[in-house]
Amino acid sequence: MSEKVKKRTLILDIANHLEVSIATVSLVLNGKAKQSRISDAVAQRVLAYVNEVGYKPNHIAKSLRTGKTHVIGLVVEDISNPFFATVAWMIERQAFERGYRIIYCSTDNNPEKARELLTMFHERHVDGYIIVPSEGIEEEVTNILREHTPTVLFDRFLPNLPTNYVIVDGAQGTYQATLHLLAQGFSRVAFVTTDSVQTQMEARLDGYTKALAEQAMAPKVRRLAVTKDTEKVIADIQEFLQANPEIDALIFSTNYLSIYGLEAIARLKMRIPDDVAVISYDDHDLFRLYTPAITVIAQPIESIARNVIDILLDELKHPHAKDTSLPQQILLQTELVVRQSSIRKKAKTTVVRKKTLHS
Amino acid sequence: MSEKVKKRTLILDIANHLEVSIATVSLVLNGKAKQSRISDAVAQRVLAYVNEVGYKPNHIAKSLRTGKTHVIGLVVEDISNPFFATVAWMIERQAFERGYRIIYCSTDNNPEKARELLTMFHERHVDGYIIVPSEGIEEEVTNILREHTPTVLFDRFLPNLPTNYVIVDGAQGTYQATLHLLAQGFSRVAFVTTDSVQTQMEARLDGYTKALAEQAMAPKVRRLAVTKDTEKVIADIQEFLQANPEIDALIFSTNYLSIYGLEAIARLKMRIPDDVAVISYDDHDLFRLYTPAITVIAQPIESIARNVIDILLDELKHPHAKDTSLPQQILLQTELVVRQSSIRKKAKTTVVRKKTLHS
DNA sequence: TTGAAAGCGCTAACAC
DNA sequence: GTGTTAGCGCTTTCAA
Repeated sequence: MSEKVKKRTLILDIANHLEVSIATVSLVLNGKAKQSRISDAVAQRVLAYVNEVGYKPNHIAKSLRTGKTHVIGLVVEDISNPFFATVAWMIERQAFERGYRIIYCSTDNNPEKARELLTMFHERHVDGYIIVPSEGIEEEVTNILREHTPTVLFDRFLPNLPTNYVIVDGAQGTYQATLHLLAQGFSRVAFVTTDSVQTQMEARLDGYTKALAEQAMAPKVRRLAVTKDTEKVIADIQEFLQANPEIDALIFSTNYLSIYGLEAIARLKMRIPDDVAVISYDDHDLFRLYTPAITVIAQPIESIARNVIDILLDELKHPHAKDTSLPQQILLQTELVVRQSSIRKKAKTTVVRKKTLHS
Repeated sequence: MSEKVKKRTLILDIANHLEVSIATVSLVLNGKAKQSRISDAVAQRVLAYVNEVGYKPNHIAKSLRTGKTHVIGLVVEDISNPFFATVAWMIERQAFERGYRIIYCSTDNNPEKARELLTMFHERHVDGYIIVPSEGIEEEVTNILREHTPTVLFDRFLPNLPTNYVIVDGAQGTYQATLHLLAQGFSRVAFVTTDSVQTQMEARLDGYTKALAEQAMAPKVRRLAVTKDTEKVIADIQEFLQANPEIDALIFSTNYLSIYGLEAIARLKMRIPDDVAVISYDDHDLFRLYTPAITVIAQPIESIARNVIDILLDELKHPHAKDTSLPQQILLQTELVVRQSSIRKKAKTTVVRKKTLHS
C-alpha cells in the first residue's frame, strides 16, 4: 500500500541520475558511443549504472520508433507433429541466441487459417517469416514478398514464387526406399499418400513411381483425403489392403499416415513384414519402438532448421536490394533408416530351405 | 522504384478523408462512440470507410499507449511432449477467439531457462502468464504476482505461493491404477519415476504408495535422473528390471519414461503383460497403437486447457483488487484407460486353476 | 562531445 | 457532439 507501483526505470531516469542527456544514454546503449564520439569515461559510467539498476529498454517503444520488432513469425502445418515440433524448437533456439524471438502457429493445412495467421503476423510487425506454405496462400506470400520482408519457406515451396526455401529431396528418398523393398524381394509395393498436391507430396510420389517404372512395374497408389477423422482414415487403409490382397509392401508418404496404417494393419491382424512390409516417410518415436521397428525415410531435421534460420538471419542482417538478389533454394537429402519392418525374413513358413548359421 | 513504399493507412488518413478528427475515429474504432455521444451517422461513415480501406490500427503504437499487448506468455516444460503440445494448442485456439495471442516457449525443466523466458515475457509486456513451473522459479513467479499480472499455473503448482492453478489428481490416478493391477493378480508392482520433487510427481508417487500400504505391501520405487540421454535412461530401467526379477508390473510416472521403459522391456525380450504388466501416466499415440496396447492414466487435456484459459481471461477482464481475491485452484480427475498391457492372461503356463466364466 | 527536440501511431482527458 | 493535444518510451538528427 505504501509504495504504489514500483515504476520501471526509464532511460530518462538513467540520464537524470548520471546528469547526461537521454541521447547519450541511448547512443551508448545501442553501441553507437564510438561513432558519436562519446567519451569512454561517460560510456563506462552509463554502462555501469544501467547494469546496476538492471535497466531494460521498453521493447514496445523501441519497436514503435525503429519499426523493428525482432520477432520472427513461424507458420507450420501442425506444431504437434514431431517433425515440425523439432524443427521449430531448433529454429527457436538459434534465433534466440541471435536476439530474435519466434512466435509460432499451426495452420492445420487450412488456407483460411494460414491467411489469418499471416495477417496477424503482419499486424504484429514481425521482422521476418518462416512458412510451411499450405495450398492457396500464394497471394499472401506474394504480398509479403512485395514488402521485402525476409521470408524463408521450408518443407515445401510455391512453384511460381521466387522465394527462399529449404526442402528435402523426397523423390530421392522414396525412390531409394522403393528400390530397397524390391531388393528385399517384395514385388507388389503400394504407396499410400494424401490427396494434397503440395510439392513435397508430389515429389515423394514421383520417387516411388520412377523406381517402379524403371522395373517396368505398375504403381499402385492410394490417395487419402486429409482429414482429422482418424477412424475414417484407418478404415480407408483397411479397405485398400483388403481390396488389394496382392500387396506385400507399403510406403506411407508421411508419419501420421503411417501411424494410421499401422493401426489398420493391426486390426486386419496382418503381420509386418511377413504379410506386408512397411516404410514410413518421416521418423517418429513410435517407429523406433514399434514391434517390429519400422523402416523410415528420415529427414535431416537439424540441417533443415540450421539452413532456414541462417538464410533468414542473413537477410535480416543485410537487407538485399529488392530485385538484384536471387532467392536461396536449398535441397537436402534424406536418409533411409532400415529397421525390421522392411526386411524379408530368410525363411518362409511354406518354403523352408537349407539355412546357414552366418546370416 | 516509382512508388516508394506503399504506406500503411493511418488513423490520420481516415480522419482527413472523412473530415473528422482522429479522436472521433479512434473513439468509434474502440466502441466508445455511444459514450462519447458521437452521432450514429458519423460512426457509420467511419466504420464503412475503415472497412473499405482495410485499415488496421498499429498494435505497437496502441500497446505503447495503453500498456496492453493482448499477448499471453505460455511457458511449458517441453512443447514437443504431446501432452503439453495439445494443451497449448487448445489454449491458443480459445485465446485467439477472444482476441489474445499466445507466445510459447519450453523450459526443458531448466530453471535457468525458465527464468530467462519469464524475463523475456516481462520485457515483452505480456498481459498474462500461463506457466508450468519448474523447480526453483518461486522468486520469478513471486515477482510476477507482486505486479498483479494475471497468472495461472498448470500441471503442477508452487506449494508456498497463493497462485491460481489447474492441476490433475495424479495421486488418485496412480492409486486407482495400482489397485487395478492388484485386482488383476499382479502382486509385485513397481513404480518408475523421475528424481524431480515437483508436486505432480510426488502426488503420482503418493497414490501408488498409498494403494500398496493399504494392502500392507512394500513399495518398490525407482527414481531416475531426468536427462536427455535416452540410452542412459533405457539402460537404467533395464538394470532395475534385472536386479528385481520378482517385479511383475510397472507403473511409469510420465509418458516419456514409459517410452523408454517399453524400449528397455523389448531389449530384455520380456513380454507384456506376461512377464511384466505396464501402465503409463499420460496417454500417447504410441500407447494406443503399441502391441500390446498400453493401459494409461489419461489426463483431461481439454478440461485443463479450458479451465486455464477461463481463469486467465476472467482476471484479464476483471482486474481483481490486489489482496481481496482468493486464487482459483482447480483439481481435475484422471481416467484409467484399460488396455491389454495390464490385463492378466486367464491361464498361466505353470499354474492353471479352475476357472469360472463370469469373471 | 553532448543536448534539445522531433517524431513513431495511437488513446483519452479536456476544451469548445 | 467533435476537435485539440499531451503524452506512452525510445531513437536520431542537428545544432551547439
